[in-house]
Formats: sequence, C-alpha cells, structure tokens
Amino acid sequence: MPNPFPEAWPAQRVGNNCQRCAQRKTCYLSVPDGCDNSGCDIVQKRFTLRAGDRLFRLGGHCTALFQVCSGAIKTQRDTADGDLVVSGFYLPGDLVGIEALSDRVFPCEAVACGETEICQLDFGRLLSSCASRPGLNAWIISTISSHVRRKDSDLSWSGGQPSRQRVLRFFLDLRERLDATIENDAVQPLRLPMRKQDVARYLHLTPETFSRNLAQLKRDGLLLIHKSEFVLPDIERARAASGS
Amino acid sequence: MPNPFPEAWPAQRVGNNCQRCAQRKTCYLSVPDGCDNSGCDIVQKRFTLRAGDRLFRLGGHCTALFQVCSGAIKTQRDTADGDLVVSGFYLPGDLVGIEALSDRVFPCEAVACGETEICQLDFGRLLSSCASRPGLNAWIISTISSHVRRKDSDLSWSGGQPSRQRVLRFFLDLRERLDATIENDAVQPLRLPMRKQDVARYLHLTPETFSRNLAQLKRDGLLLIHKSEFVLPDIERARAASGS
DNA sequence: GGAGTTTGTTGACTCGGGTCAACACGTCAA
DNA sequence: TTGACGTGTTGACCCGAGTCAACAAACTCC
Repeated sequence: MPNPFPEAWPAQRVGNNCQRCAQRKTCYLSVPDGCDNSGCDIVQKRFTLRAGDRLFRLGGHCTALFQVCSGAIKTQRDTADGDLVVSGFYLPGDLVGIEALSDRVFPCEAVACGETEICQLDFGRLLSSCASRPGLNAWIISTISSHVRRKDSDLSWSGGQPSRQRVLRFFLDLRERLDATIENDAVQPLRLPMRKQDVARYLHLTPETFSRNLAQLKRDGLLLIHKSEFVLPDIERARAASGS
Repeated sequence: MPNPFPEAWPAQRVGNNCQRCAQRKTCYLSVPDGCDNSGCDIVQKRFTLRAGDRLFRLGGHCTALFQVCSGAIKTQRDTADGDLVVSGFYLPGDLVGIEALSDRVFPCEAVACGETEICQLDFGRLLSSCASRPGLNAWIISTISSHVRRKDSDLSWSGGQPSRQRVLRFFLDLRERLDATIENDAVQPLRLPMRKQDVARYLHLTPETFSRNLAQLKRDGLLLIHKSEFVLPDIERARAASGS
C-alpha cells in the first residue's frame, strides 16, 4: 500500500489539464463559468492513482471533494464481524467525498480500482466561489442530488432482490453510467473497471454466488463474456429479467 | 386517498410557526441567519398531513424541498414484480425531496406515516438566498451530506446482514435519530411512527420474518415490547448484537 | 521461466428467510 | 352487534444463497 494521503500524491499543474481531460464535455468545471482552463481556482490539483492506492481513509479529515476524471474509485468499510463491504463505485464525472461534508470526517475509505485520474476540489474555495458564480452552486447541489438519487435507488433493490437480478442490474447500471461519459462507446464491450470480488461485496453476495450467476447469465445468453469483457446483447430483455 | 398535491394542502401563515415548532432549537431556518420568525422568505408554507396522505408522487414536478417538523414521512416505490419497497424514513429535522433536485422530478412517492407537520421550502428562493446568506449554503450542503451519509451507511448493512441484526440496527438507529430531536426524551419508550409492515419493507424482510424477529428479541431481553411501544433496555448489548 | 500468491470457479452440504396457510386482533361502517 | 377488512402473529415447508473445500487461472516477483 503506497502513501495514504492525498497531499502526498504528485500534483500536476492544473492549467491545461481540462483540455485533454476525458470529461471536458460534461464537466461543469471546464466550462467558462467554472474553470477557464487557465486560472482555475477551484481545482486544487490533479493526480493519478494506481490500483489499490488509497484516496482517503476512514476517519480522515476532509477538506476537499474529489472528482473522478478516468478510472474508478470504490468506497468501502469494515463490518463488526471482520469482513469488508463496498458501499459505492465512483466513475468518471462522479464526486467522491460528499458524505464527509457535514462533519468533515470520512466515514469510509476510498481506494482506486485501477489507474485513476482525480481532480481535487478545495471545499472552502468551492463554497466561497458559489456566491460569485451563479451556476456553480446549482451545479454542485444538482450533482449531489444525483448522487443521492442513485444511492436511494440502489437501496431499494440491493437488499431484497434475488442475486440474479442484482447482478443483471449492476451490469445495466454500469453500462448506462459509462455510456454517459465520452470515453466509452455504447457498442464497445464493457470492461469491468473493478475486480469481481469488489462487485460481489457491493452486491452483498459471496464471490462464489456472483461467479455462479455470471455462468448462469452466460448460459442464458443474457450476458456475453470474453476474458474480462462483457456484452449485454439484448438490453431490453436484460432489463426485463432484472426487474426494473 | 386525499388530494395528492402539496399546493392543495391548507397553508398556515408562516409567521410565528417557528416559535412553537418542536424543531426550533436545531432548525437552521429558525435562527437569525435563516428565518427571523417574522418575514421568513424561504419557508413557503407550512401544513399538516394525516396518515396515508401523499406529500408528492412518483414523477411529480419538484419545485420545493420539504422539512419534516413532526411525525414521519416514508418514501416508497413499486418494483417490477408488483410489490412495494420503502426506501427511507424521514423524521423531524430531515429534508425530503433531495433526490429530485437534479432534474426536478420525484423518483419515488412520499407518504405520511402518521400526523405529520411539513415546512415547504421553495427551492428557487433557497438558491437565491444562498448568495446573500453565508451560512445558508453551508447548512444545506451539510444537511444533504448527512443525508447521503445515512443512505451510504444503510446501504452497507441493509443488504447483507442477517435479519436479526437488521431489525436491531433499525431500532438503534431510530432511537438515535429521535433522541436528536427535542420532542423525544431518551428515557421515554420508543413509539414507532410507522407501521411494522413499512419497517419490514424498508428492511427487505417479509412481515412474517420481522414479526418473528421481534418475538425473538423480546425473548432474549434485548427489546421490551408493550403494545406498540419499544424499549431497548441495554443499548450497549443491543449494539454489540447488531454488529455495529 | 517457474514458484508463490491472489483471484476466480465449481461442487456438496447447510441453514436462514421466503412462501403459503391459518388464525388472532383492532378498526370501521352498516 | 355483526361482518368485512386490514394488520400482525405463528407454524410447516421449501428454496436460494452462504459455507467449506478443492481446484483452475491470472498475476508478481525472483
């Protein structure tokens, strides 16, 4: 495990990062009202994590939000009986650390699933900028709201549905979220940015059950699996089978 | 089912409501920087719902946030296979409708569990007030963040834990949340503001399993049950048994 | 390249919680 | 009071997902 503090990650000059960022089309910070690509004062710094690197740790002090630009972040925590639960995956465009804004303490740890680019947004600057930039406040509230909506929706199915439906829903959800970014094309096969173990932990399944479900879905033709790439050949049928 | 639109609820003059509101000690809107008890322009109106009244419906257009002042609100949605899932309970002090801020459409319906007082906060006024009132923006972001944190924490246990632990956690959580308001005292027994059926739906359990768990916890002395009142005689032991 | 480790897969068995059914209550209206 | 209805409880049975164990595959590090 490399150095655990964001402060320790090598910072890049923010300046022109937006221009080559995969998120530039949809990222609010890259439009004129947000970051003007030259003197952006909200993006504190930008850095790259590798698989297993920790973005922040449980109980750590929070002074910033993190926006995922590429790759994926998972948030996880230990349970009393010693095992690990993944509480969320954060894909390009998502903000990580929202849960910590209320008391500035991270309630879980965040770890990079693979090579992951991060923009660090200083929370103080963000708040003070809201007064002068009319759209910024609406943007951040709207982004947080989307986040809540996803959590809320997850909450409604992650517990009760049978494993097969949960697994299908996960892939449908991932497909949809990745399609919303510009770096993925709908016709491209889906590459899991995280390990299967993590997905299982997220879905509250054992790796065994998850594995069995993949095999089953493959047999049923709902999911094509080749190496670590996944294709949903019939989205509608999959949606129907997932119960959504 | 009575009239489904908030606009239709009889509005009370906002003016002096804060002074007799059970939430006045902790509600941000009641402190000078927020609502000054005379010309409050954020609280659009205040009204009372009865059990079963619908605060908003799935797909409805959202122009406001709702703060629960007394009672309880549940949010729920139908699943594809025809049954109902409760995605959250909102107690005094909580904001309802956060999930709708991003696209102004409610992703679920909200129903009063019992007699419930609501403050309606116009979202446009809220946003425009943020610029001039320094603390207001921080307050709303912090409140939303707490909300996310709860959802996130719920997500980590509502799926995987065995039913007994889920039930215990629910009571511990409820105890803690109600204690944070001024209208409940820690030594008072806990009155469920919602029906057991709703709790079961929230915990992704059948009413039968929920009922069996209550009986079991009563037998083990972890939960004292008298009529519809509940007492956790030993919080620490309960916490240990709940795995938190 | 090969040894060692981590991650993923498959099978056999067990058990918790769902399902179905019967019944006990409380509430409400006729 | 009576009956209808909604809600909650208890019992018998069954199925899906967890557990344990063995093995296969992928990745690291000499």
